[in-house]
Amino acid sequence: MASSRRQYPFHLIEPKWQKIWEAQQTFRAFNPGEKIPENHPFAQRHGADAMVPGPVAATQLPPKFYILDMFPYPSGAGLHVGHPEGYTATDILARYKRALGFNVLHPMGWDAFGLPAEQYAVKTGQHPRQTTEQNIATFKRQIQSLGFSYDWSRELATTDPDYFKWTQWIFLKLYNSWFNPETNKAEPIETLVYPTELESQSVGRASSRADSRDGSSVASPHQNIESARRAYRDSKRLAYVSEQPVWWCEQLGTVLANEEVVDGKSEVGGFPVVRKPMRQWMLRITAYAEKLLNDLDTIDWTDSLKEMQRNWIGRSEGAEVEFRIPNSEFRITVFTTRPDTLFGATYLVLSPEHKLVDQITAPEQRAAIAQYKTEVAQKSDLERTELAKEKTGVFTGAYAINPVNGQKIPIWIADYVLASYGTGAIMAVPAHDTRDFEFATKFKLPIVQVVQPPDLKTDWHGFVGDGTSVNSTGPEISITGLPTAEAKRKITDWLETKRLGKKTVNYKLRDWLFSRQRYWGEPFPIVWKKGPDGQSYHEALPESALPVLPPALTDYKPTATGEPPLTRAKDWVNLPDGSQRETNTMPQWAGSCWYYLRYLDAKNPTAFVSREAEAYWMGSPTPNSQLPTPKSTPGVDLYVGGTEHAVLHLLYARFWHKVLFDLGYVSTPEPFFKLVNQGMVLGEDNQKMSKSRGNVIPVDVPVQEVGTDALRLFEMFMGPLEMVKPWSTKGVEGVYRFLGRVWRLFVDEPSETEFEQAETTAETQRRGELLDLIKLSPAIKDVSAVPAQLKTLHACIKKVTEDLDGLRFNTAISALMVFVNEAMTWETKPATVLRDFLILLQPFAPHLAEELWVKLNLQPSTFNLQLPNLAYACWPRFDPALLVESEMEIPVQVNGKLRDVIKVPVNADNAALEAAARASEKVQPFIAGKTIKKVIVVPKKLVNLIVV
RNA sequence: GCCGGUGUGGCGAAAUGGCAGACGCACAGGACUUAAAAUCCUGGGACCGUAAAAAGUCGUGUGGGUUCGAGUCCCACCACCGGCACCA
Repeated sequence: MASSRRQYPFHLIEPKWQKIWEAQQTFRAFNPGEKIPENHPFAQRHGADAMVPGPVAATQLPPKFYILDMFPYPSGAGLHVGHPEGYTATDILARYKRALGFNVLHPMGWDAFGLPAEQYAVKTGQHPRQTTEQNIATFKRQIQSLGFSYDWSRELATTDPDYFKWTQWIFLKLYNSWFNPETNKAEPIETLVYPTELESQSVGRASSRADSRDGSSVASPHQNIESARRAYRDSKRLAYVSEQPVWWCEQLGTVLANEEVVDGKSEVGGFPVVRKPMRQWMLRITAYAEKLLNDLDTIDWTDSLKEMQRNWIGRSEGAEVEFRIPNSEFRITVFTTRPDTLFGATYLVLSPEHKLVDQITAPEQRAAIAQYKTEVAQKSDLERTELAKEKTGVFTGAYAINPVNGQKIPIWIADYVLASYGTGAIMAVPAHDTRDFEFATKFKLPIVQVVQPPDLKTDWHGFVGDGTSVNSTGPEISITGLPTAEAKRKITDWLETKRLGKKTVNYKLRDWLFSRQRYWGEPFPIVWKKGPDGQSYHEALPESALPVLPPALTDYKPTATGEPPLTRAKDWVNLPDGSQRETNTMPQWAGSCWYYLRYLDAKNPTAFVSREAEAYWMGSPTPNSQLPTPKSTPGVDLYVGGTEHAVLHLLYARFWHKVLFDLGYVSTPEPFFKLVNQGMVLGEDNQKMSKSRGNVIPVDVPVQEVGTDALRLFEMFMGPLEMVKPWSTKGVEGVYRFLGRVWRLFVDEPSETEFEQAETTAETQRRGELLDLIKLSPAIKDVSAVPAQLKTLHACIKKVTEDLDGLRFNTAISALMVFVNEAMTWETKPATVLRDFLILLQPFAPHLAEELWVKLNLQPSTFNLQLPNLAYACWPRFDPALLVESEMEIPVQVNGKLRDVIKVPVNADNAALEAAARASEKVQPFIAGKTIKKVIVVPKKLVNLIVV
């Protein structure tokens, strides 16, 4: 490949245009309030409105279009050809929308905190910042070599103190807020209403402050009530501290969130993890479960993605039911989604960790219970799931009373009941629950049918569907004969009136474990103090203390006891006033939760984003829009990234956005209006690209060999964006050849030969100028196009426009190919037709298109096209009138089988179509001597003759 | 097990219920060339035919169905990919 002759001088064209774009700041997106330079192509395109002498107002700007990529983690390995797939798609769209007249925001940045740089630091002592900066430089060079139209003036890195200052600031907002169930939104913690016993006007703030300096002083009643108030307040914050068992990974030296643990191993590296109780920061995402679920209906995401989020949130409606224990004060509350099966509850099961287990266990069962609990505790979750095939459990010796029929039923413990879901206890209905059925079968517990399947032939044993209640009559309540839905309603109502239970909604979603025992993350803007009662408590730093920078360290390892590495920085941790800094750091997700907002106003020193910028870029379309199709949407108009972020990043970011919305900092309840997942690019061997398989193709390879435009084109030509598809070196060469054809369509071959000869002798420095030697093909003339040429062009405009609107890049490219194949055969090529073609080509192959655009415009002729910058040239509109044919080809079927294709005038009516079809020679043999029973004529489409 | 997606030539793929395979790759033949590469032209689902054609039959994972007509809609199943997984 490398040895063969170049299809066209992309090696000179591509760097040339990248330099021009950079110098001209071609892709700068202008904010309201900015002054737009008069000579900027954006000002030229948008004319008087945007060329006001002073700062431009939002209403003077065209409608916005915000098109966003998921920003990458800059790894040391650099980019392979899979990375730019999504970036290419968004760039094509960005360029297309720019051509349509939108003010396009298309930014890029770096999700730069993260484990690899820290692990490297542990090994080598090199500061993660240094590693990170090197990696960013590599990534940036590679991404820039692809010619994407990013506005680099908005570049950001989550590791930049000017950025994470605001990550910490948002954390403070979470910390200083609570979720008010009355208003159903987050509010400042000051609006929190305390329970009456904690209401106290007499507690002087000043005095309690003063007292708290002296940790040894005896707590006064004032102080007691103040710390009780504090405890209450802290228990309501959206960011709170909790001592709880977390996943500890020895090798990574950190805790992991539930979602970072896969199959009992760390998602990163696949190391073993164990449960360990630790003090952690949590974010109260569960308060937003309902909104996160419901608002999915308001956004344009794929069904599968929404479904994944729904499953993750895991809403289930049911009832809590209280079971009495005879001769005891204790009550056991269970959660069930099938209250209608209460009559079939033949035993209860508590999770081994349930707090009542020890108190209710009968003396003779104590030893067995204790042993089972030990066994369970020793099992890792991996073992627990692996051994899930066989149910285990132990009888406690205690009994409970079924409230509907007064029956005494045994209480067991078993590890198939999870402590962390619902109430940690269930009523077992073995007849109608698979797990209970298995358990009951194994331990020979009674199985009672209470639901009749709709199909009488269905076996009721283990039937879990809806049906009709049977055997469900007690002394006070009967639901026998009721269909499931109604039975649920009736029994829940009855339980509520009897105060034995209530309707309840449960979620699988858990609060977000937000702290990590790592160095390379945002420090918390939190300090710990000791109260007069000797209890330590946390307090937020003031905004003026931001950013809180991580301290310098020489050793990045966590301490042996699992204390975070920041603990080693004693000077940093201990503050002059005796308080101590929080030593946990935030997880990598923190920075990516809001980066799309920072892009709107990336350099703002006084706010995370200005209100004006936020309103313009995230708000609804501006009213003065004069575009033919103003289709901006609230929020990010299009967000493209991989499925791997389907739940975590996308759920966390939505959560933060909703909090910011509730607190009045952003104007939309959802951040990302439309979201598309690009499919993975596999290696040529159809396997996932990985170093170990040796099938990784770095982007630099095709960029060197066929150029960026060909790479971009092939990324899109491989297949639909959302699909998984294999890379193909041969395929890249195919689109490269296509670009060569485009080149030859435009240029004069003798002048190119001259150029090539000059190039071999010219100094490297001067080679770029040699491009000017290449002249436009003499076949391109300033003549009006003939109808057939216009038809070819407009068919192409139509197809490319419609396909871009539908994100069907592959078929848009094939339409461009069809045009070129056709145009190659023209003896005379009208300049105006080729001009429009270049505008269509520009989003896909911008470097080549710009170069040819210049040649077309510099031609000393009467072309007079007067459009200096292709990137801002108006997108052509197709004229349907030009696509109309005078004749059409109509397939003729006999009994549904194709027998002929006839040509008829385009205005032929049904009768004419039928007549022409009957007259067809090829059709004759199939209808001769037969009766035509029926004739189906689809206007302008087809004729089908039915014979017998 | 549950949820979602995908199955079409040798390969990547395309087709508002109406000519299956656009466009491209690979391949074959031809032109240009001393030759090769590059380029340009032509061909192409399978089968059966034929000197070559034509005509014909079959064909979108499998089996049914709806329809004048199904890659497309419905039912059942199979395979692969992704997600979740004792969530009561």
